[in-house]
Amino acid sequence: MLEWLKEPEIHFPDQLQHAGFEHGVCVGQIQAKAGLTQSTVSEYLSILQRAGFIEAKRVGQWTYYKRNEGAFEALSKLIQTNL
Amino acid sequence: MLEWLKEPEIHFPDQLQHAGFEHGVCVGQIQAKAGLTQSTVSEYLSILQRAGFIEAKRVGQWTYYKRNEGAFEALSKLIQTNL
DNA sequence: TTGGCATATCGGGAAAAGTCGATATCTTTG
DNA sequence: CAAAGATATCGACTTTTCCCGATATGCCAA
Repeated sequence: MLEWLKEPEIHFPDQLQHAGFEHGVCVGQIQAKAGLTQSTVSEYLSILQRAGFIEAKRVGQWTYYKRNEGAFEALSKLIQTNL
Repeated sequence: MLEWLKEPEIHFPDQLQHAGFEHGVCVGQIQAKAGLTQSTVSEYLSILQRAGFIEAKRVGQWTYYKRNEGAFEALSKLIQTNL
């Protein structure tokens, strides 16, 4: 999922017709591609959010998730220096 | 354990009297400090080895483990570029 | 305000990981 | 080669993680 969110226009072409990618990709799109249930995907995304790897933006009835690139940079640096 | 192995002379002063740290730290030293059973520590170390994070060197009846810094560098870069 | 759609939360069952004791293997020493 | 010490492997049990269906919540449109 994290890799998918790196290039939304490539992995979620369906969403382009409805909304842009400014706020990220909505849960339904990710769920469809993941082939897991709605509840599983929702929970997974919320875990990634709490961990800081993605950010959520509620717009109407949809929740859009997008990557927080800073977190990946920080993790990379953490491994370099602390591990 | 990975952090301990970064500075063996600090975290495993006992071993200095018997052997150096050229080949790393032996299982018994790590086990004593970890407070887990011998079998658990041995299995854990072998997993880390298979994953490439540490290297094993058998010397007599002892097996010494030391960090493979390249693996950490590679992981850090992998997160930077692929994730 | 009610019905429908998108998402979130909850509780439970299945799968995986962690940990242990017992035992096997390997190595050195007598 | 037998005994003893260090490490590795095995089987079982416990804990954690994964994933689901059911249900709750939030939002929009009629």
